[in-house]
Amino acid sequence: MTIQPLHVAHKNAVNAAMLAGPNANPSLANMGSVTNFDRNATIFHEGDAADYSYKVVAGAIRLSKMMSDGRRQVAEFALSGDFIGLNWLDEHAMTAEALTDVTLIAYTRGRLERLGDENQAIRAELFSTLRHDLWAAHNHLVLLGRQSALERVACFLLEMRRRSPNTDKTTIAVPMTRRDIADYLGLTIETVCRMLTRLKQMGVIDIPDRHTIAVRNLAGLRHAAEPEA
Amino acid sequence: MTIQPLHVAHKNAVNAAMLAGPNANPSLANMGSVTNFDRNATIFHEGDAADYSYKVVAGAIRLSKMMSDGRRQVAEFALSGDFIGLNWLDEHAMTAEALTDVTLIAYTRGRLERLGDENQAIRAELFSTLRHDLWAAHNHLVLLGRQSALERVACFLLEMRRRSPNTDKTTIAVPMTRRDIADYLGLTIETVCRMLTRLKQMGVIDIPDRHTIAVRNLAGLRHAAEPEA
DNA sequence: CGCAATATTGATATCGATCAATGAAAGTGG
DNA sequence: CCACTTTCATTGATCGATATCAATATTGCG
Repeated sequence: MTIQPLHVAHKNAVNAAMLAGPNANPSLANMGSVTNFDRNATIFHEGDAADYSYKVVAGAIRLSKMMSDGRRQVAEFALSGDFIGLNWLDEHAMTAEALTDVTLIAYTRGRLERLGDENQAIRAELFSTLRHDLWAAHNHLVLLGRQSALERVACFLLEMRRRSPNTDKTTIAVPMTRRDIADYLGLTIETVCRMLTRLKQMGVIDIPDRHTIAVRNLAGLRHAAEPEA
Repeated sequence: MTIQPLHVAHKNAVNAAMLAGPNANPSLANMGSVTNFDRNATIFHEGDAADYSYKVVAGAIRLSKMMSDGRRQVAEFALSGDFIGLNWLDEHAMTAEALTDVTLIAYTRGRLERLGDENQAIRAELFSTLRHDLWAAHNHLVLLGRQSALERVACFLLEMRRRSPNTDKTTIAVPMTRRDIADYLGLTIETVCRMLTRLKQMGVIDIPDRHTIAVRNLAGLRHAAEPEA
């Protein structure tokens, strides 16, 4: 139905174990093939046959659904360590696009199902991933259904901060555009901008550049995210 | 933290197989204990240890999350055949309350995990349930993030219609209150009422009583739910 | 350098929330 | 079964948060 952008994938003959290092667990990490996608590439598209699932090794991915008239809802931003495309039914329920150049480990669906049947640890990892995704989706429902614009933006920043692998939690990397953030939060670009400006004027954050937020007052940010009863 | 209403559970010594009938599959349906809850009873509460999961045999259940200041988001209405409380992490992530008198089959978490490890069919059923819940949550995200009030209400009616076990699809049973619907759709009671009135004035539905909607023009309802691009 | 995409800020419009009043149904206790 | 109370639902009037429309500013890229 929709024209699909060209995939720019460089599938290497490198086994994923090479990335996992010598002390890796006997887990999923070393049983797929490494794949790279350029920034803006489509990894899979809503409606595609769900032949592959992926684990993100590096980079960031946008998972979204589109309505027939073009309205878009971003369900999730997948970062390093996250699984995507695991919630197959017959076809992928959403579109995955690379926000930055990304490195993934690709697993065929059949392989993953077999591994899950045979190995208790892997099975537990798959269950755990699905449960975590469900937990995240349910929190997202509360955000979209019941939180104000300022709360949504503050929550988003805290979520990005929490998920950041950096030990330095005073700056938050924001690889996505304002449009992506807006579509994640159920707002418009302009409202996202205004709320960021507001947080800045409140002395809670600084915005050194578009893709970086500096936290100046964490308690203030937390308060903006969920004012107590 | 919150005072929890008294549970009114009548756990019978009846094995679930008695409900499943003689031709039941060797599936989950016959491996738990039957439990009843009265209308308005709390089945489990957000934060409770996730010791049990349940399959709904009869009745309807509201699954919701509450913010500290009382704002509520309903994530799901569970109807006959649905699983609830499967997405444990350590504790239940939401509160389950009976909308009507309900009959459930209760499974201990440990039992369910063991069954899932031992039996491929049950394992597949558990995976399938989690994937379905995730699919539903993602559709719900689009609804909350990007749809208008009229679209939300129309979608809700179509969802209830789709899930209805009745062969007669001209009337839709709506066991929940307007407040429940509003909290599911991220709206206020008043807006839900107004949109129902609007659909009625459009000749799309009738409202014979609070808990019943008659569909007079299905195509019209579908159009209200998602106007084409 | 210059163009296109992205971000910010301002002015105004709109949808849905809030406030308010009434009506209808469902409990509850006599 | 009825009177009384409470909860739930509907409708109207008004308000306000966020969307929309519009104008610039900034960034990134060929």
